Amino acid sequence: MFGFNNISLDKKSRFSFPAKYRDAFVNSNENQIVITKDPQYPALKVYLGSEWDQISTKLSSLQGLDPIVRNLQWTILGNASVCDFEPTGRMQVLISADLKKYAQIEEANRICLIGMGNKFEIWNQENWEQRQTGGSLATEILDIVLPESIKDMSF
Amino acid sequence: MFGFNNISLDKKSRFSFPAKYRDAFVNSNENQIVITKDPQYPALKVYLGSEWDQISTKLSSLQGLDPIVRNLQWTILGNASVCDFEPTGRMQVLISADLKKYAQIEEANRICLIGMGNKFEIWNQENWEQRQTGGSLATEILDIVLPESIKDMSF
DNA sequence: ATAAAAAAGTGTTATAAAGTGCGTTAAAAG
DNA sequence: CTTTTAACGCACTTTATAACACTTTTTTAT
Repeated sequence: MFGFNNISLDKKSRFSFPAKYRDAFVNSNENQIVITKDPQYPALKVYLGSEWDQISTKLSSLQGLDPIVRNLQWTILGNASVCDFEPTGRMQVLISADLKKYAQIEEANRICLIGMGNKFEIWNQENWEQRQTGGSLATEILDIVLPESIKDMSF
Repeated sequence: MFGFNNISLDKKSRFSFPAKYRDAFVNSNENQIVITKDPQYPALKVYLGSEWDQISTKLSSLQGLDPIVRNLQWTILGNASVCDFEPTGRMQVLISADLKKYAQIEEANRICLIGMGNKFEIWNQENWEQRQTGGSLATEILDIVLPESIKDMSF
């Protein structure tokens, strides 16, 4: 599940996944999607249910006394929105007001949905373009130093 | 699969692979082709499905908190367009509007398709000629310093 | 606390645009 | 001259999106 998509949100902040991903969803038998905050950028991450189960299990089992771990737990686990998802239907997903705000897509009705293989990212269009053309964003955090316990995690 | 080809796009931005490559495609039993951005030049890369599976699996497993890795993931994975491909048929492939824009072939209906063995490149004709005669292009990026984790990767 | 009103969320339909398939013509190769 | 290939045009199918109606939840006022 790869590639760039420029997608519109309806008045109620729903979007539907492009039909080209249907087969992949149906084949992997996914019936949940999880949207949460990206820990570095003003963007959202979209995980398949099965992927989310792994990531969330791993993350929540870590020692939360480490401030970096605690921050990641807050950001990723504490903002996750689980959506029921019908791969055979319209594949529609609602983005909550909080998440919209975080990704700076409050007023816009267009988003960029970027397929990264086993997950997607959602970006405000201007931010995405700026980021892709070499600019950096006010809210990005690049110096996250991971503790040994999760250096091999990819999320 | 080598060599230079000057090819036309139809009104819907499709091109077909030259017939001389048919046997190679049929023999390797490929039924998917992936087009994505070249991370250095305003050009596109075309991978066979099997080749893409390897590259994408490796790339998406890397730790995305590293900004250089993340950028490569965005560029290569985030812009990949997977096309079903019939080696016994017309071998037609669609180029999305975004990719056309990136390779600066928005208006042109002619492209250069260059066979590089296990992959192809797609160039705007003027850019290709300029690049081949020693000129450099405004948008090229030559100073990518790869992290250890992917120094051995070729894409 | 209850009813009314507003907001939020869900589902359906219609339509324009994008994508696909295939036959025909023109050009190139053998 | 015959065969193969590339380019073009057209019809059909699929997809995205906006508009609308309906249900559920939350808020507000009495």
